[in-house]
Amino acid sequence: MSQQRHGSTPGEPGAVPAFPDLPEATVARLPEYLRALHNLGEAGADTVSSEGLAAAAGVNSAKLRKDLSHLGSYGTRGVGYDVALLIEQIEFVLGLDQRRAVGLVGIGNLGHALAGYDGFVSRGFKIVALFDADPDKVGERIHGLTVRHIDELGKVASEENVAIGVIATPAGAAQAVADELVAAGVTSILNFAPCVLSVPPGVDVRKVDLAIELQILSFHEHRKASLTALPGGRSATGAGNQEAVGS
Amino acid sequence: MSQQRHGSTPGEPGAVPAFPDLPEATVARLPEYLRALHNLGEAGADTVSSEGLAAAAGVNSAKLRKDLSHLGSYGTRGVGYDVALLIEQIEFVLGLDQRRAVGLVGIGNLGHALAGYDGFVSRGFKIVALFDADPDKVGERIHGLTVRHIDELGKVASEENVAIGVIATPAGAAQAVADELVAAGVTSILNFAPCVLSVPPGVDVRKVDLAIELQILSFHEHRKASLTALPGGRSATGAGNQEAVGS
DNA sequence: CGCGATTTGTGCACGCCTTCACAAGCGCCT
DNA sequence: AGGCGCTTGTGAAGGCGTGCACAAATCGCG
Repeated sequence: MSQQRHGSTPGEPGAVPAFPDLPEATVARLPEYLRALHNLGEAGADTVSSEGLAAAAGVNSAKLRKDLSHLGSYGTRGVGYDVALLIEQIEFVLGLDQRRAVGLVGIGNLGHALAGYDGFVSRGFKIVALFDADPDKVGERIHGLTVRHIDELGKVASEENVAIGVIATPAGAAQAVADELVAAGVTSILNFAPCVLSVPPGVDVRKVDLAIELQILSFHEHRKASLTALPGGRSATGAGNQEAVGS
Repeated sequence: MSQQRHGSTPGEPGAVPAFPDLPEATVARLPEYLRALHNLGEAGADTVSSEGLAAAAGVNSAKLRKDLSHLGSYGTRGVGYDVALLIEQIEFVLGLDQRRAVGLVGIGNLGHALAGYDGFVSRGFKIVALFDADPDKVGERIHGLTVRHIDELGKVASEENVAIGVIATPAGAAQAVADELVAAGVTSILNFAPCVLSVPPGVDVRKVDLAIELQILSFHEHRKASLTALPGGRSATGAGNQEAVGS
Protein backbone atom coordinates (compact mmCIF):
# COMPACT_ATOMS: atom_id res chain seq x y z
CA MET A 1 0.00 0.00 0.00
CA SER A 2 1.36 3.30 -0.97
CA GLN A 3 0.12 6.42 0.45
CA GLN A 4 0.87 9.98 -0.05
CA ARG A 5 2.42 11.53 2.91
CA HIS A 6 1.09 14.59 4.49
CA GLY A 7 3.62 17.28 4.19
CA SER A 8 4.80 19.66 6.78
CA THR A 9 4.73 19.60 10.48
CA PRO A 10 3.39 22.81 11.81
CA GLY A 11 5.44 23.39 14.90
CA GLU A 12 2.53 23.73 17.24
CA PRO A 13 1.88 20.95 19.66
CA GLY A 14 -1.65 19.78 19.74
CA ALA A 15 -2.19 21.11 16.28
CA VAL A 16 -2.56 18.60 13.54
CA PRO A 17 0.70 16.70 13.51
CA ALA A 18 1.28 15.76 9.98
CA PHE A 19 0.73 12.15 9.40
CA PRO A 20 3.69 9.96 9.10
CA ASP A 21 2.76 7.06 6.93
CA LEU A 22 3.08 4.48 9.54
CA PRO A 23 3.98 1.00 8.31
CA GLU A 24 0.86 -1.16 8.30
CA ALA A 25 2.56 -3.66 10.54
CA THR A 26 3.11 -0.95 13.10
CA VAL A 27 -0.46 0.27 12.94
CA ALA A 28 -1.68 -3.23 13.58
CA ARG A 29 0.35 -3.42 16.76
CA LEU A 30 -0.47 -0.03 18.21
CA PRO A 31 -3.83 -1.16 19.60
CA GLU A 32 -2.07 -3.96 21.43
CA TYR A 33 0.39 -1.52 22.96
CA LEU A 34 -2.49 0.68 23.94
CA ARG A 35 -4.25 -2.11 25.75
CA ALA A 36 -1.08 -3.08 27.58
CA LEU A 37 -0.52 0.54 28.56
CA HIS A 38 -4.00 0.85 30.01
CA ASN A 39 -3.38 -2.24 32.08
CA LEU A 40 -0.07 -0.88 33.31
CA GLY A 41 -1.62 2.47 34.08
CA GLU A 42 -4.36 0.91 36.14
CA ALA A 43 -1.74 -1.08 37.95
CA GLY A 44 -0.21 2.21 39.03
CA ALA A 45 2.81 2.43 36.76
CA ASP A 46 3.97 5.89 35.77
CA THR A 47 6.63 4.82 33.34
CA VAL A 48 7.52 1.66 31.44
CA SER A 49 10.63 0.49 29.75
CA SER A 50 10.43 -0.80 26.21
CA GLU A 51 11.31 -4.18 27.61
CA GLY A 52 8.43 -4.14 30.06
CA LEU A 53 5.87 -2.86 27.61
CA ALA A 54 7.05 -5.29 24.97
CA ALA A 55 6.54 -8.18 27.35
CA ALA A 56 3.06 -6.99 28.23
CA ALA A 57 2.18 -6.69 24.58
CA GLY A 58 3.80 -9.93 23.55
CA VAL A 59 6.39 -8.55 21.17
CA ASN A 60 10.09 -8.01 20.82
CA SER A 61 11.43 -4.90 22.55
CA ALA A 62 13.41 -3.72 19.53
CA LYS A 63 10.30 -3.93 17.42
CA LEU A 64 8.37 -1.95 19.96
CA ARG A 65 10.96 0.80 20.09
CA LYS A 66 11.02 1.07 16.34
CA ASP A 67 7.26 1.20 16.20
CA LEU A 68 7.10 3.97 18.75
CA SER A 69 9.91 5.86 17.11
CA HIS A 70 7.75 6.13 14.02
CA LEU A 71 5.30 8.32 15.82
CA GLY A 72 7.90 10.56 17.38
CA SER A 73 10.02 10.17 20.43
CA TYR A 74 8.12 10.14 23.62
CA GLY A 75 10.52 8.12 25.69
CA THR A 76 13.29 9.21 28.00
CA ARG A 77 16.60 7.42 27.79
CA GLY A 78 17.58 5.77 30.98
CA VAL A 79 14.00 5.90 32.21
CA GLY A 80 11.44 4.62 29.73
CA TYR A 81 8.13 5.86 28.44
CA ASP A 82 5.61 7.94 30.32
CA VAL A 83 2.54 5.77 30.43
CA ALA A 84 -0.10 8.48 30.39
CA LEU A 85 1.62 10.46 27.67
CA LEU A 86 2.10 7.43 25.48
CA ILE A 87 -1.53 6.44 25.85
CA GLU A 88 -2.54 9.89 24.77
CA GLN A 89 -0.23 9.80 21.77
CA ILE A 90 -1.34 6.40 20.52
CA GLU A 91 -4.98 7.24 20.98
CA PHE A 92 -4.47 10.36 18.97
CA VAL A 93 -2.69 8.58 16.17
CA LEU A 94 -5.40 5.94 16.01
CA GLY A 95 -8.02 8.63 15.95
CA LEU A 96 -9.61 7.39 19.14
CA ASP A 97 -9.83 10.82 20.68
CA GLN A 98 -13.10 11.11 18.85
CA ARG A 99 -15.48 8.30 19.70
CA ARG A 100 -16.48 6.76 16.40
CA ALA A 101 -19.98 5.69 15.59
CA VAL A 102 -20.47 2.12 14.47
CA GLY A 103 -23.40 0.69 12.55
CA LEU A 104 -23.98 -3.03 12.82
CA VAL A 105 -25.81 -4.95 10.11
CA GLY A 106 -27.07 -8.47 10.62
CA ILE A 107 -28.57 -9.29 13.97
CA GLY A 108 -28.14 -13.03 13.95
CA ASN A 109 -26.19 -15.13 16.32
CA LEU A 110 -22.99 -13.20 15.95
CA GLY A 111 -24.53 -9.78 15.47
CA HIS A 112 -26.42 -10.18 18.69
CA ALA A 113 -23.22 -10.87 20.55
CA LEU A 114 -21.40 -7.99 18.92
CA ALA A 115 -24.21 -5.61 19.82
CA GLY A 116 -23.62 -6.37 23.45
CA TYR A 117 -19.85 -6.60 23.39
CA ASP A 118 -18.37 -4.38 26.10
CA GLY A 119 -15.02 -4.21 24.40
CA PHE A 120 -16.29 -1.81 21.78
CA VAL A 121 -17.56 0.79 24.19
CA SER A 122 -14.58 0.55 26.47
CA ARG A 123 -12.16 1.07 23.65
CA GLY A 124 -13.39 4.12 21.86
CA PHE A 125 -16.41 3.04 19.89
CA LYS A 126 -20.11 3.34 20.19
CA ILE A 127 -22.64 1.25 18.37
CA VAL A 128 -25.31 3.67 17.28
CA ALA A 129 -27.53 1.60 15.04
CA LEU A 130 -28.56 -1.98 14.38
CA PHE A 131 -30.01 -3.24 11.12
CA ASP A 132 -31.51 -6.44 9.82
CA ALA A 133 -33.51 -7.49 6.81
CA ASP A 134 -35.81 -9.81 8.72
CA PRO A 135 -39.08 -8.05 9.63
CA ASP A 136 -39.35 -10.26 12.70
CA LYS A 137 -36.15 -8.84 14.07
CA VAL A 138 -36.97 -5.22 13.29
CA GLY A 139 -38.20 -3.47 16.39
CA GLU A 140 -36.44 -5.78 18.77
CA ARG A 141 -34.52 -3.94 21.45
CA ILE A 142 -30.97 -4.97 22.24
CA HIS A 143 -28.88 -3.27 24.86
CA GLY A 144 -30.82 -0.07 24.54
CA LEU A 145 -30.96 0.03 20.75
CA THR A 146 -33.84 -0.79 18.49
CA VAL A 147 -33.22 -2.93 15.44
CA ARG A 148 -34.18 -1.09 12.29
CA HIS A 149 -34.88 -2.33 8.83
CA ILE A 150 -31.99 -2.40 6.43
CA ASP A 151 -33.82 -0.07 4.08
CA GLU A 152 -33.33 2.67 6.60
CA LEU A 153 -29.59 2.22 6.53
CA GLY A 154 -28.87 5.13 4.26
CA LYS A 155 -30.98 7.57 6.20
CA VAL A 156 -29.91 6.47 9.66
CA ALA A 157 -26.24 6.20 8.76
CA SER A 158 -26.22 9.84 7.75
CA GLU A 159 -28.22 10.99 10.74
CA GLU A 160 -26.08 9.15 13.22
CA ASN A 161 -22.90 9.97 11.39
CA VAL A 162 -21.83 6.35 11.15
CA ALA A 163 -18.12 6.07 10.44
CA ILE A 164 -17.65 2.33 10.50
CA GLY A 165 -19.95 -0.40 9.29
CA VAL A 166 -19.85 -3.92 10.68
CA ILE A 167 -21.27 -6.71 8.54
CA ALA A 168 -22.44 -9.78 10.40
CA THR A 169 -24.87 -11.12 7.82
CA PRO A 170 -24.75 -14.40 5.94
CA ALA A 171 -22.29 -14.40 3.04
CA GLY A 172 -25.01 -14.09 0.47
CA ALA A 173 -26.18 -10.73 1.73
CA ALA A 174 -22.82 -9.21 2.52
CA GLN A 175 -22.00 -7.63 -0.83
CA ALA A 176 -25.37 -5.92 -1.06
CA VAL A 177 -24.99 -4.58 2.44
CA ALA A 178 -21.49 -3.36 1.67
CA ASP A 179 -22.81 -1.52 -1.35
CA GLU A 180 -25.43 0.18 0.75
CA LEU A 181 -22.92 1.13 3.39
CA VAL A 182 -20.68 2.65 0.77
CA ALA A 183 -23.61 4.48 -0.75
CA ALA A 184 -24.39 5.86 2.68
CA GLY A 185 -20.90 7.31 2.87
CA VAL A 186 -19.28 4.75 5.13
CA THR A 187 -15.61 4.34 4.25
CA SER A 188 -14.55 1.66 6.73
CA ILE A 189 -16.04 -1.80 6.94
CA LEU A 190 -15.41 -4.71 9.24
CA ASN A 191 -16.63 -7.85 7.55
CA PHE A 192 -17.47 -11.03 9.44
CA ALA A 193 -19.16 -12.72 6.50
CA PRO A 194 -17.09 -15.42 4.83
CA CYS A 195 -16.77 -13.81 1.43
CA VAL A 196 -14.71 -11.27 -0.44
CA LEU A 197 -16.20 -7.82 -0.70
CA SER A 198 -15.71 -5.58 -3.65
CA VAL A 199 -15.58 -1.90 -2.78
CA PRO A 200 -14.50 1.28 -4.52
CA PRO A 201 -11.09 2.85 -3.91
CA GLY A 202 -10.96 4.84 -0.73
CA VAL A 203 -12.99 2.36 1.25
CA ASP A 204 -11.15 0.14 3.71
CA VAL A 205 -12.31 -3.35 4.44
CA ARG A 206 -11.02 -5.65 7.11
CA LYS A 207 -12.18 -9.21 7.24
CA VAL A 208 -12.47 -11.49 10.21
CA ASP A 209 -13.34 -15.09 9.52
CA LEU A 210 -13.62 -17.26 12.57
CA ALA A 211 -13.52 -20.52 10.67
CA ILE A 212 -10.33 -19.49 8.90
CA GLU A 213 -8.62 -18.99 12.21
CA LEU A 214 -9.54 -22.50 13.21
CA GLN A 215 -8.35 -23.88 9.91
CA ILE A 216 -4.98 -22.26 10.34
CA LEU A 217 -4.72 -23.82 13.77
CA SER A 218 -5.77 -27.10 12.24
CA PHE A 219 -2.88 -26.92 9.83
CA HIS A 220 -0.38 -26.53 12.63
CA GLU A 221 -2.08 -29.30 14.57
CA HIS A 222 -1.74 -31.50 11.55
CA ARG A 223 1.89 -30.59 11.06
CA LYS A 224 2.73 -31.16 14.68
CA ALA A 225 1.06 -34.55 14.58
CA SER A 226 3.00 -35.68 11.54
CA LEU A 227 6.23 -34.45 13.05
CA THR A 228 5.92 -36.22 16.34
CA ALA A 229 4.65 -39.37 14.72
CA LEU A 230 7.27 -39.92 12.12
CA PRO A 231 10.78 -38.69 12.00
CA GLY A 232 13.26 -39.95 14.52
CA GLY A 233 10.84 -38.99 17.20
CA ARG A 234 11.06 -35.29 17.59
CA SER A 235 9.24 -34.50 20.71
CA ALA A 236 6.87 -31.63 20.73
CA THR A 237 9.47 -29.35 19.33
CA GLY A 238 8.40 -27.04 16.63
CA ALA A 239 7.89 -23.60 17.92
CA GLY A 240 5.14 -22.42 20.13
CA ASN A 241 3.67 -19.74 18.07
CA GLN A 242 1.80 -16.79 19.31
CA GLU A 243 0.44 -15.29 16.21
CA ALA A 244 -1.72 -12.30 16.50
CA VAL A 245 -4.26 -11.51 13.96
CA GLY A 246 -3.77 -8.43 11.92
CA SER A 247 -2.72 -7.91 8.41
CA MET B 1 8.74 -30.80 -6.60
CA SER B 2 7.68 -31.93 -3.27
CA GLN B 3 6.24 -35.22 -2.52
CA GLN B 4 2.83 -35.73 -1.31
CA ARG B 5 0.55 -38.56 -1.25
CA HIS B 6 -2.52 -38.67 0.62
CA GLY B 7 -5.63 -40.50 1.26
CA SER B 8 -4.67 -43.60 3.07
CA THR B 9 -1.22 -45.00 3.46
CA PRO B 10 -0.35 -44.43 7.02
CA GLY B 11 3.22 -43.41 6.71
CA GLU B 12 6.02 -45.82 6.37
CA PRO B 13 9.64 -44.87 6.37
CA GLY B 14 10.58 -41.82 4.46
CA ALA B 15 7.56 -42.01 2.24
CA VAL B 16 5.72 -39.63 4.41
CA PRO B 17 4.17 -36.43 3.36
CA ALA B 18 6.55 -34.79 5.70
CA PHE B 19 5.29 -31.36 5.69
CA PRO B 20 6.79 -28.91 3.42
CA ASP B 21 7.07 -25.96 5.66
CA LEU B 22 4.62 -23.83 3.91
CA PRO B 23 5.20 -20.12 4.34
CA GLU B 24 2.89 -18.82 7.02
CA ALA B 25 1.47 -16.30 4.62
CA THR B 26 0.47 -19.11 2.31
CA VAL B 27 -1.14 -21.14 5.07
CA ALA B 28 -3.20 -18.14 6.03
CA ARG B 29 -4.56 -17.87 2.51
CA LEU B 30 -5.34 -21.53 1.90
CA PRO B 31 -8.62 -21.42 3.80
CA GLU B 32 -9.74 -18.55 1.65
CA TYR B 33 -8.95 -20.49 -1.49
CA LEU B 34 -10.81 -23.41 -0.08
CA ARG B 35 -13.92 -21.40 0.53
CA ALA B 36 -13.78 -19.95 -2.96
CA LEU B 37 -13.34 -23.43 -4.40
CA HIS B 38 -16.38 -24.73 -2.58
CA ASN B 39 -18.42 -21.88 -3.98
CA LEU B 40 -17.17 -22.57 -7.48
CA GLY B 41 -17.82 -26.25 -7.10
CA GLU B 42 -21.39 -25.67 -6.02
CA ALA B 43 -21.79 -23.37 -8.98
CA GLY B 44 -20.96 -26.32 -11.18
CA ALA B 45 -17.41 -25.52 -12.22
CA ASP B 46 -15.11 -28.45 -12.92
CA THR B 47 -11.95 -26.46 -13.41
CA VAL B 48 -10.75 -22.97 -12.59
CA SER B 49 -7.93 -20.86 -13.88
CA SER B 50 -5.60 -19.22 -11.43
CA GLU B 51 -7.03 -15.96 -12.61
CA GLY B 52 -10.57 -17.00 -11.83
CA LEU B 53 -9.80 -18.50 -8.47
CA ALA B 54 -7.65 -15.54 -7.52
CA ALA B 55 -10.51 -13.19 -8.25
CA ALA B 56 -12.90 -15.28 -6.17
CA ALA B 57 -10.47 -15.30 -3.29
CA GLY B 58 -9.53 -11.67 -3.58
CA VAL B 59 -5.86 -12.08 -4.32
CA ASN B 60 -3.33 -11.66 -7.08
CA SER B 61 -3.16 -14.56 -9.55
CA ALA B 62 0.62 -14.84 -9.39
CA LYS B 63 0.44 -15.11 -5.65
CA LEU B 64 -2.17 -17.80 -5.90
CA ARG B 65 -0.11 -19.86 -8.32
CA LYS B 66 2.93 -19.57 -6.12
CA ASP B 67 0.94 -20.59 -3.08
CA LEU B 68 -0.46 -23.64 -4.81
CA SER B 69 2.90 -24.58 -6.23
CA HIS B 70 4.15 -24.95 -2.69
CA LEU B 71 1.90 -27.88 -2.10
CA GLY B 72 2.73 -29.63 -5.33
CA SER B 73 1.49 -29.12 -8.79
CA TYR B 74 -2.09 -29.99 -9.31
CA GLY B 75 -2.88 -27.71 -12.19
CA THR B 76 -2.85 -28.42 -15.90
CA ARG B 77 -1.22 -25.88 -18.15
CA GLY B 78 -3.56 -24.47 -20.68
CA VAL B 79 -6.54 -25.60 -18.62
CA GLY B 80 -6.39 -24.66 -14.99
CA TYR B 81 -7.00 -26.48 -11.73
CA ASP B 82 -9.41 -29.32 -11.14
CA VAL B 83 -11.78 -27.98 -8.55
CA ALA B 84 -12.58 -31.22 -6.76
CA LEU B 85 -8.98 -32.35 -6.67
CA LEU B 86 -7.74 -29.04 -5.38
CA ILE B 87 -10.34 -29.01 -2.65
CA GLU B 88 -9.22 -32.43 -1.59
CA GLN B 89 -5.58 -31.38 -1.58
CA ILE B 90 -6.07 -28.24 0.43
CA GLU B 91 -8.29 -29.99 2.93
CA PHE B 92 -5.63 -32.61 3.36
CA VAL B 93 -2.88 -30.08 3.88
CA LEU B 94 -4.95 -28.19 6.41
CA GLY B 95 -5.74 -31.41 8.18
CA LEU B 96 -9.45 -31.00 7.66
CA ASP B 97 -9.93 -34.55 6.46
CA GLN B 98 -10.32 -35.39 10.10
CA ARG B 99 -13.04 -33.37 11.77
CA ARG B 100 -11.39 -31.71 14.73
CA ALA B 101 -13.03 -31.43 18.10
CA VAL B 102 -13.29 -27.97 19.59
CA GLY B 103 -13.80 -27.07 23.22
CA LEU B 104 -15.25 -23.66 23.98
CA VAL B 105 -14.63 -21.93 27.28
CA GLY B 106 -16.61 -18.92 28.40
CA ILE B 107 -20.27 -18.88 27.62
CA GLY B 108 -20.91 -15.18 27.77
CA ASN B 109 -22.16 -12.96 25.05
CA LEU B 110 -19.59 -14.01 22.52
CA GLY B 111 -19.27 -17.62 23.62
CA HIS B 112 -22.97 -18.07 23.18
CA ALA B 113 -22.77 -16.87 19.62
CA LEU B 114 -19.76 -19.01 18.84
CA ALA B 115 -21.49 -22.08 20.21
CA GLY B 116 -24.19 -21.64 17.63
CA TYR B 117 -22.04 -20.49 14.74
CA ASP B 118 -22.76 -22.58 11.68
CA GLY B 119 -19.48 -21.76 10.06
CA PHE B 120 -17.57 -24.06 12.35
CA VAL B 121 -19.55 -27.15 11.57
CA SER B 122 -19.71 -26.50 7.86
CA ARG B 123 -15.98 -26.07 7.61
CA GLY B 124 -14.55 -29.07 9.31
CA PHE B 125 -14.99 -28.53 13.00
CA LYS B 126 -17.28 -29.75 15.70
CA ILE B 127 -17.80 -28.13 19.04
CA VAL B 128 -17.88 -30.98 21.51
CA ALA B 129 -17.89 -29.25 24.85
CA LEU B 130 -18.84 -25.97 26.49
CA PHE B 131 -17.42 -24.71 29.76
CA ASP B 132 -18.02 -21.84 32.11
CA ALA B 133 -17.06 -20.95 35.65
CA ASP B 134 -20.43 -19.49 36.57
CA PRO B 135 -22.60 -22.08 38.36
CA ASP B 136 -25.69 -20.39 36.97
CA LYS B 137 -24.58 -21.16 33.46
CA VAL B 138 -23.57 -24.74 34.14
CA GLY B 139 -26.28 -27.10 33.01
CA GLU B 140 -27.70 -24.72 30.46
CA ARG B 141 -28.27 -26.34 27.11
CA ILE B 142 -27.08 -24.60 23.96
CA HIS B 143 -27.54 -26.06 20.53
CA GLY B 144 -27.63 -29.57 21.87
CA LEU B 145 -24.72 -29.24 24.25
CA THR B 146 -24.80 -28.87 27.98
CA VAL B 147 -22.56 -26.31 29.61
CA ARG B 148 -20.20 -27.94 32.07
CA HIS B 149 -18.18 -26.50 34.88
CA ILE B 150 -14.67 -25.45 34.09
CA ASP B 151 -13.31 -27.85 36.67
CA GLU B 152 -14.33 -30.69 34.41
CA LEU B 153 -12.25 -29.33 31.57
CA GLY B 154 -9.35 -31.69 32.04
CA LYS B 155 -11.49 -34.78 32.21
CA VAL B 156 -13.85 -33.89 29.40
CA ALA B 157 -11.12 -32.62 27.09
CA SER B 158 -9.43 -35.98 27.25
CA GLU B 159 -12.64 -37.97 26.85
CA GLU B 160 -13.81 -35.97 23.90
CA ASN B 161 -10.35 -35.73 22.42
CA VAL B 162 -10.44 -31.98 22.17
CA ALA B 163 -7.83 -30.73 19.71
CA ILE B 164 -8.51 -27.02 19.77
CA GLY B 165 -9.54 -24.79 22.64
CA VAL B 166 -11.42 -21.56 22.15
CA ILE B 167 -11.23 -18.96 24.90
CA ALA B 168 -14.12 -16.51 25.06
CA THR B 169 -13.80 -15.49 28.69
CA PRO B 170 -13.05 -12.07 30.13
CA ALA B 171 -9.37 -11.13 29.95
CA GLY B 172 -8.83 -11.77 33.63
CA ALA B 173 -9.65 -15.45 33.37
CA ALA B 174 -8.00 -16.21 30.07
CA GLN B 175 -4.52 -17.12 31.26
CA ALA B 176 -5.84 -19.55 33.85
CA VAL B 177 -8.05 -21.17 31.26
CA ALA B 178 -5.16 -21.40 28.83
CA ASP B 179 -3.09 -23.13 31.48
CA GLU B 180 -5.83 -25.66 32.07
CA LEU B 181 -6.24 -26.29 28.37
CA VAL B 182 -2.53 -26.88 28.02
CA ALA B 183 -2.56 -29.17 31.03
CA ALA B 184 -5.37 -31.12 29.37
CA GLY B 185 -3.18 -31.67 26.34
CA VAL B 186 -4.64 -29.08 24.02
CA THR B 187 -1.96 -27.68 21.73
CA SER B 188 -3.94 -25.16 19.72
CA ILE B 189 -5.80 -22.21 21.18
CA LEU B 190 -7.95 -19.55 19.63
CA ASN B 191 -8.08 -16.60 22.00
CA PHE B 192 -10.82 -13.99 21.88
CA ALA B 193 -9.88 -12.42 25.19
CA PRO B 194 -8.05 -9.12 24.91
CA CYS B 195 -4.80 -10.18 26.51
CA VAL B 196 -1.55 -11.90 25.72
CA LEU B 197 -1.36 -15.54 26.66
CA SER B 198 1.77 -17.22 27.81
CA VAL B 199 2.06 -20.84 26.73
CA PRO B 200 4.82 -23.42 26.56
CA PRO B 201 6.65 -24.16 23.32
CA GLY B 202 4.73 -26.43 21.04
CA VAL B 203 1.41 -24.77 21.74
CA ASP B 204 -0.01 -22.49 19.07
CA VAL B 205 -2.10 -19.50 19.96
CA ARG B 206 -4.01 -17.31 17.58
CA LYS B 207 -5.63 -14.18 18.85
CA VAL B 208 -8.68 -12.43 17.55
CA ASP B 209 -9.50 -9.10 19.09
CA LEU B 210 -12.56 -7.44 17.70
CA ALA B 211 -11.80 -4.05 19.18
CA ILE B 212 -8.34 -4.05 17.63
CA GLU B 213 -9.84 -4.50 14.20
CA LEU B 214 -12.00 -1.47 14.75
CA GLN B 215 -9.06 0.53 16.01
CA ILE B 216 -7.09 -0.25 12.89
CA LEU B 217 -10.01 0.92 10.80
CA SER B 218 -10.22 4.00 12.97
CA PHE B 219 -6.63 4.83 12.13
CA HIS B 220 -7.30 4.72 8.42
CA GLU B 221 -10.46 6.71 8.92
CA HIS B 222 -8.46 9.30 10.80
CA ARG B 223 -5.79 9.39 8.14
CA LYS B 224 -8.29 9.72 5.34
CA ALA B 225 -9.98 12.56 7.14
CA SER B 226 -6.79 14.49 7.68
CA LEU B 227 -5.79 13.94 4.09
CA THR B 228 -8.95 15.26 2.58
CA ALA B 229 -9.09 18.12 5.00
CA LEU B 230 -5.65 19.50 4.66
CA PRO B 231 -3.59 19.25 1.53
CA GLY B 232 -4.68 20.92 -1.68
CA GLY B 233 -7.97 19.11 -1.46
CA ARG B 234 -7.36 15.59 -2.53
CA SER B 235 -10.66 13.91 -2.85
CA ALA B 236 -11.13 10.50 -1.37
CA THR B 237 -8.02 9.19 -2.99
CA GLY B 238 -5.77 7.03 -0.93
CA ALA B 239 -6.07 3.40 -1.63
CA GLY B 240 -9.03 1.27 -0.93
CA ASN B 241 -7.63 -1.46 1.10
CA GLN B 242 -8.90 -4.93 1.46
CA GLU B 243 -6.89 -6.31 4.24
CA ALA B 244 -7.62 -9.75 5.42
CA VAL B 245 -6.90 -10.82 8.86
CA GLY B 246 -4.25 -13.40 9.30
CA SER B 247 -0.82 -13.36 10.72
C1' DC C 1 -0.11 -33.88 -37.36
C1' DG C 2 1.31 -29.48 -36.39
C1' DC C 3 0.24 -24.78 -34.92
C1' DG C 4 -1.51 -21.32 -32.05
C1' DA C 5 -3.96 -20.02 -28.01
C1' DT C 6 -4.01 -20.57 -23.30
C1' DT C 7 -2.44 -21.20 -18.64
C1' DT C 8 0.71 -23.01 -15.26
C1' DG C 9 5.06 -22.92 -12.71
C1' DT C 10 9.01 -20.22 -11.43
C1' DG C 11 13.48 -17.33 -11.60
C1' DC C 12 14.36 -12.83 -10.29
C1' DA C 13 14.28 -8.28 -8.47
C1' DC C 14 12.28 -5.24 -5.32
C1' DG C 15 10.51 -3.55 -0.98
C1' DC C 16 8.86 -4.21 3.62
C1' DC C 17 9.63 -5.88 8.07
C1' DT C 18 12.34 -7.79 11.62
C1' DT C 19 16.39 -8.20 14.40
C1' DC C 20 20.90 -7.13 16.00
C1' DA C 21 24.08 -4.23 17.88
C1' DC C 22 25.58 0.03 19.45
C1' DA C 23 26.15 5.06 20.08
C1' DA C 24 23.81 8.80 22.28
C1' DG C 25 21.29 10.60 26.11
C1' DC C 26 19.57 10.80 30.82
C1' DG C 27 19.32 10.29 35.83
C1' DC C 28 21.33 8.91 40.04
C1' DC C 29 24.81 8.16 43.36
C1' DT C 30 29.04 9.27 45.34
C1' DA D 1 30.72 17.69 39.59
C1' DG D 2 31.82 13.61 37.55
C1' DG D 3 31.25 8.98 36.44
C1' DC D 4 28.38 4.95 35.89
C1' DG D 5 24.55 2.21 34.65
C1' DC D 6 20.41 2.04 32.29
C1' DT D 7 17.35 2.75 28.30
C1' DT D 8 16.12 4.82 24.05
C1' DG D 9 16.59 5.57 19.15
C1' DT D 10 18.55 3.99 14.86
C1' DG D 11 21.90 2.33 11.11
C1' DA D 12 22.71 -1.80 8.79
C1' DA D 13 21.99 -6.57 7.55
C1' DG D 14 19.19 -10.39 6.61
C1' DG D 15 14.84 -12.78 5.62
C1' DC D 16 10.36 -13.04 3.83
C1' DG D 17 6.78 -12.07 0.78
C1' DT D 18 5.09 -9.99 -3.46
C1' DG D 19 4.60 -9.30 -8.25
C1' DC D 20 6.53 -9.33 -12.90
C1' DA D 21 7.64 -11.55 -16.86
C1' DC D 22 8.57 -15.53 -19.39
C1' DA D 23 9.59 -20.39 -20.61
C1' DA D 24 7.41 -24.81 -20.56
C1' DA D 25 3.43 -27.57 -21.10
C1' DT D 26 -1.10 -28.80 -22.67
C1' DC D 27 -5.36 -28.63 -25.40
C1' DG D 28 -8.21 -27.78 -29.46
C1' DC D 29 -8.68 -27.10 -34.17
C1' DG D 30 -7.78 -27.00 -38.86
